[in-house]
Amino acid sequence: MPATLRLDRFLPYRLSVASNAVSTRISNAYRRRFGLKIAEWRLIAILAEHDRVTPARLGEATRMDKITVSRAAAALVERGLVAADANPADGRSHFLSLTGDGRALYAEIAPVALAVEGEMFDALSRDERALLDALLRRVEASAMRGEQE
Amino acid sequence: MPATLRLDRFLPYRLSVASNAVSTRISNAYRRRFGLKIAEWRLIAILAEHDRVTPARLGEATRMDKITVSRAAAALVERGLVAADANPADGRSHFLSLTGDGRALYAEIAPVALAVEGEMFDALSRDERALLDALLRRVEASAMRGEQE
DNA sequence: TATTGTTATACTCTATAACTATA
DNA sequence: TATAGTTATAGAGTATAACAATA
Repeated sequence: MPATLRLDRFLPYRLSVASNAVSTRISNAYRRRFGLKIAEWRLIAILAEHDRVTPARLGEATRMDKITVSRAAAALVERGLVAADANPADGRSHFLSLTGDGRALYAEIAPVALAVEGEMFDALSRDERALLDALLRRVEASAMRGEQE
Repeated sequence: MPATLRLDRFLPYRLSVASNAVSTRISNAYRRRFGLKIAEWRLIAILAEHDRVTPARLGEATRMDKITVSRAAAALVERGLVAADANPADGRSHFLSLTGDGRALYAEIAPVALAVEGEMFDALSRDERALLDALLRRVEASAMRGEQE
């Protein structure tokens, strides 16, 4: 690392700028085409992979806090894309699942998500994408480890 | 890229999660120790590198829009960290510079910024950091190219 | 007319705290 | 008492539009 500070070479800055550029584009695509916010899209993605998931587990899987999960889930239930079933083992919680409409919407979104990702990351080879994924996971783990400071 | 979508392997998701973890930690560090928001910190960093910069050029250098620059600059002027001089060549614009207090604060922040960056990215070797920097720049360029869609 | 910068406004995202209902 | 989830509120980030002053 440089001993002197230059914003242009400061990794937190580079990470933030790249992430904002990608997030802005993704969020425009989802909102315009499907009326979904990113938090809502993430819940749908997890529910398409694993059915009957509690809000707590959705929070772990999406790295979002319980407030964000609660609001996103309420919006999806309101739209009829997600249904809530009682959890017999714990009356405080419940299971969330995609409805038929939710599955149909997911079937529309998934190809769009992959296409948009493809456009944005097509400057990178398959190996470079895997490398970026691995580097980002290590940075994330390292940043979270010291988060309480 | 996988033909099927898995949130956990979706690069925009990985990028967002890593960036949020880093940004949260950095923003806590700056706010608690120096009372600065990230936008304000970025202006200080650029003004420490280049003196007498117009708001428009600050916006280019920090990748922030003119509204964000304007508000951050106003806050720094209010605190006496930044001074504005008339621009003889264009009365609509002005030059911003760090004051003595601004330079003194920068001298305190810079080592802290480098130390926090060091902690968060110490899981990566010097080469890996350079690689991450380069990959992020390419992703950014690629994401911005299609932003108008 | 076009451009630099400010102000007004609003929407999203995130975080803290208070609350409810169950355990 | 502790936990799962909701609601209330506010701070921060970002975007659009309207505006003032100057080119």
